Amino acid sequence: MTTTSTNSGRPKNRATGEGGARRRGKGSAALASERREHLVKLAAELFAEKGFQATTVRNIAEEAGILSGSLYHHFDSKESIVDEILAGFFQEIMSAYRSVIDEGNDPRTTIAGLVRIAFGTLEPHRAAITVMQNDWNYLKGMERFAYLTKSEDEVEKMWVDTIKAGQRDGLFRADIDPKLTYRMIRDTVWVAVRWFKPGGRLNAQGLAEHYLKVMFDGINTH
Amino acid sequence: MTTTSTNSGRPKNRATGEGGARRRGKGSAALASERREHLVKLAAELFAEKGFQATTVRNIAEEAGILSGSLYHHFDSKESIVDEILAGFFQEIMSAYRSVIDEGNDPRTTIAGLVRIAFGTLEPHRAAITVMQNDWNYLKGMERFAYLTKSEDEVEKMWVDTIKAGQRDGLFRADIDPKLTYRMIRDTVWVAVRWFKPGGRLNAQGLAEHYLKVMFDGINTH
DNA sequence: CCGAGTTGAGCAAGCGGTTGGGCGCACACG
DNA sequence: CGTGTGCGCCCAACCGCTTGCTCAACTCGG
Repeated sequence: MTTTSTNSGRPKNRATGEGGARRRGKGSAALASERREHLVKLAAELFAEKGFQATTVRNIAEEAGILSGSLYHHFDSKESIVDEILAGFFQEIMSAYRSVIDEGNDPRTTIAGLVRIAFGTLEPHRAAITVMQNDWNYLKGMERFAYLTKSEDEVEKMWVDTIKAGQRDGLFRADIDPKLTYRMIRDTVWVAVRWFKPGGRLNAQGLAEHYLKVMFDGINTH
Repeated sequence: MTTTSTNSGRPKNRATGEGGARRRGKGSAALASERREHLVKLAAELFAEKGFQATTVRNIAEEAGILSGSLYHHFDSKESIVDEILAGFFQEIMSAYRSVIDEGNDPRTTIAGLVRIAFGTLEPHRAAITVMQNDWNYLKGMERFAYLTKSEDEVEKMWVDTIKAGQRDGLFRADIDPKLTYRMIRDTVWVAVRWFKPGGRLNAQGLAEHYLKVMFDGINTH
């Protein structure tokens, strides 16, 4: 007879309940503990491999050679780990996008630049992109990750405006839908993360050039 | 003390276990099958919405207005439900692909036909495609779903062979990578399931035509 | 009265998260 | 120089809860 431990009328105040001042002075992050970053990387690999929800804190801990309880000396929840992963990725890519736009080249050059940047993140941010793809629906439903949708909208605006400008300048066909075209490009780039292997036949930049070729001129002979 | 019945080396084959004679005879087969199919559809919607792993058997049962235990009168596991969903989808699309190829048209027409078929499945098989996309990594790791990878390989061969034939005939550019191009097309089509809304501005066939335009001739003006 | 279909209680396992304590290293202090 | 002590890091056990799945007993139309 094992301890069945059936609910003994204990109040169910769990974590985060009262006193939001749990982990005071997260400012110690300034130290940016190496250990912490290492754990984030391990977690990212697992999230990418099995999905965020399917990865348990015990998985992460085991990968790091510690027990799950120890993880909570570094993070206050599983969510905050994935938050760190995604926030870093978004920050980097949006800043890169902006600098391409700010160069003020013609729309075709700008689009090419954006595509190259996107493919360029495939390798260094493989895990973040995979998480973003697989768990987007789940994550965007939480207030904590509202910034994901906001950033996504901002990015969409950059692309769509550039495509429209290209149409005005007569560089891009007028009979394509800018928003639709943006989505196709975006999805095609990110989805490559599923089969792209860094050591393979083609590197990320090779992928980008191949894609630009097809996207700009099609697969037909002319 | 209830019978603990912990697994005593018993094989876990239930329903579908011995003999595929699941729905043999019994005029009720049609009826039972209807109920079963209904449950599969409900489950498919949930899997698509929240992911396979994140959907619980209690979710499915609740959606059907029954209790989780009752589900096991129809299926022997959660896996067998998703199996039914994916197997049906693959069977249908591969048969459709084959008949297009068997028409023996020129490669350009054949590719266009394949693209139209793929987009055509977007609406009727929305849930299956979403599951395939989001949970592919998880599912392909199980022997039970080995046929997924096998079918995928067969499909890839159809597309790649057609693209190569088009290159030989001078219809498609020689400087594109057939395999890479196939993957681009495939990803672009399937990934549309994320934002495609049946009642929206563009139906699936409209999407297909838009994409064929871009894919064949690019977004540049000529 | 048969049996397909359902119920409701329940199991073992595992989940995310919490906690009190202990180890060992760095550094200040006498 | 020894030593005490604060602290980063971690362990082990545990909590309340959910998971996929099981099963004896019940319902009820044919």
